[in-house]
Amino acid sequence: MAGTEIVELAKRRGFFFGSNGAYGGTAGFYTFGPQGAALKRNVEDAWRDRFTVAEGNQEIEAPNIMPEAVFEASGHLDGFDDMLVECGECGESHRADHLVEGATSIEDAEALPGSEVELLIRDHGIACPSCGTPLAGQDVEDFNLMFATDIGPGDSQPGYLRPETAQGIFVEFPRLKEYARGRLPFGVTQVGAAYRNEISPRGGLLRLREFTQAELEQFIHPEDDEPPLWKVADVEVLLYPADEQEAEDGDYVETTVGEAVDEGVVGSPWVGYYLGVAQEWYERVGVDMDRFRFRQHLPGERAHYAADCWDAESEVDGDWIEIAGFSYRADYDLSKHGEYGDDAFTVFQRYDEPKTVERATVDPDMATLGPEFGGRAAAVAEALEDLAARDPDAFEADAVSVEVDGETVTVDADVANFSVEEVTENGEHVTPHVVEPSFGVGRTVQTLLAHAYRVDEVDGEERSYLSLEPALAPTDAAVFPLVTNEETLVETARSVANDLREQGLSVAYDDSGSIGRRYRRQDEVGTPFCVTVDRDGLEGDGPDTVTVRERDTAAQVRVPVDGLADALAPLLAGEDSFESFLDAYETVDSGVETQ
RNA sequence: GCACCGUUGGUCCAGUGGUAGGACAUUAGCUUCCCAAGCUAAUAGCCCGGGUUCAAUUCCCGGACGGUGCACCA
Repeated sequence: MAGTEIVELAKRRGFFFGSNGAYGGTAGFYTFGPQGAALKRNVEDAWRDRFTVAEGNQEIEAPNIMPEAVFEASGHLDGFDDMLVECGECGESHRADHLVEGATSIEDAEALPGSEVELLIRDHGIACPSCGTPLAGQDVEDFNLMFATDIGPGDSQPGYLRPETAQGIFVEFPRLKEYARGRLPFGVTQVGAAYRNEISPRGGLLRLREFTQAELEQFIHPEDDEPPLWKVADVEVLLYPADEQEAEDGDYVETTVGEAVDEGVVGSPWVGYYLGVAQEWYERVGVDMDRFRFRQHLPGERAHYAADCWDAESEVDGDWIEIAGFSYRADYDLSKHGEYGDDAFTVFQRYDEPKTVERATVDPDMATLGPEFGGRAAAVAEALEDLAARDPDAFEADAVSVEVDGETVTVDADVANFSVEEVTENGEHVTPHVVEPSFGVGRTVQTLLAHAYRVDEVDGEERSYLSLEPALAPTDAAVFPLVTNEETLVETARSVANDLREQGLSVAYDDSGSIGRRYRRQDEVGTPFCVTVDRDGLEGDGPDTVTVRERDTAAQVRVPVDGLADALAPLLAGEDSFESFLDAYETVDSGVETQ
């Protein structure tokens, strides 16, 4: 199984491993070793290049801990709760809200308090689905997936570690829109850790309690803004829509982004646009596109905020794993924060031409309403305003009636001070909609390792190597003296390594063991180029040369030391391939066969 | 959270009621002008707690961690 080999390689070579081993380990937490941290950082940088810089977006960095109020508004305090009930007989745990929904006509049992759910379980005689024992009398326990903490000492306020980086962007929207000078559309990105106290972390990097997300929140005008779909219209994608998943003989849909949007397979052009951008990005960073698809969420699968959602999935070790989600979150988040928070989570959109509209208004005489209705006066005034907007004609009568707290209240029309005014509207306050491409960085790293892992034969010996894209590889180049019994070679190799480092390359130096062993070490961590200093390169009339060996083919060319970093730069950036080295330089016949 | 299985050098494994052995890797030296070669030496391990026992890495109980299944899962 490739999976176990990758896990073994990851531990042995320093990509990732379970954290806190000295204390028995902690489930759900992984540490990235030197290779893994470098690879992960390169993934993040590549993501930034594409989703922040190339899209003209802004990146922010918000705190990991946020106060309770944020998550009351976002819905995570309720929506992230699982109601569990444990069977007293067989010990099996079940989702209490799901059981209630199955046995009653209640559709959203999750919104009910636990005590009520306990009563419903008793009254409807709901039994354990596993063993049939009635569950009456069992406690319904809330399990919230958020890590709770206290902010400050003493009478501190409750806080939570963010379950997604997105909220850090949403809560700062009132300020972020200022930085965007109030113009839609604009996008804000964030790369950082998110935390979920998973019931059962599994599968290495796949489900962790602390993980890294790279998220883009694209804020758009709900009607007016169109994505630059033409940029990715021809990008070919493999889609797995919800209806195909539910069909008996469901199949993939091979299409282009443009067609998928035209035909409504992907409902939102914005989601379609980012599927296209993501497809190209994944391909560029080295995901095997034969093991990649976009799968639409089934209706019951969607998060509490998502109107439509597609996942990017990659096949790792025979399983499809979710590596990114593309949600159309509509105005859910901003509306919620607008409702719960103090600031304006809207953008003022100026009309092309100011509009003159007639607006019915009231200016209730509070000196009359106050004595008459006491504490309810304000509510009466508000009801009158609502009525004016809804049904101006009502004010033509001598008296108007409105409902306040379920009671009908009648006031003189005079008191309402009804009038119709002509007002000039220069624009309107719009709550933007949000399109959210959200990437799992660790899962992307895992995918890259799984898809880059190769086994072949070099010179009749089996070798394993990581065929990572040079731009993503943890190390740019390794430098060796061919042999160590000649001081000149060692010294030169050290100085070549230093020179390359000074010019910004990430370089490994190794003079231990045979040359073949050193090549294999680098192959195994995916270093794309090995630079070897040999006697042939230092002797002779011309300038000093070294050999440069390409990882996947083990092919070698002889390259002048002078300007080596510049020569390697386009290859490391992924802008050129080793082919051009083979053309430009003398090849070295090492007599090595790869297959 | 439940069930089953597992946990022995850095990695992968063998083994035992009297504190352990291999392979690979690593380090040092010799050798070596291009692909895990060879020779010599060195470093390094029984997941944690409790129990039974003269003695526990081994048996029992509990826990942690991992794998698989169930459940759950933006």
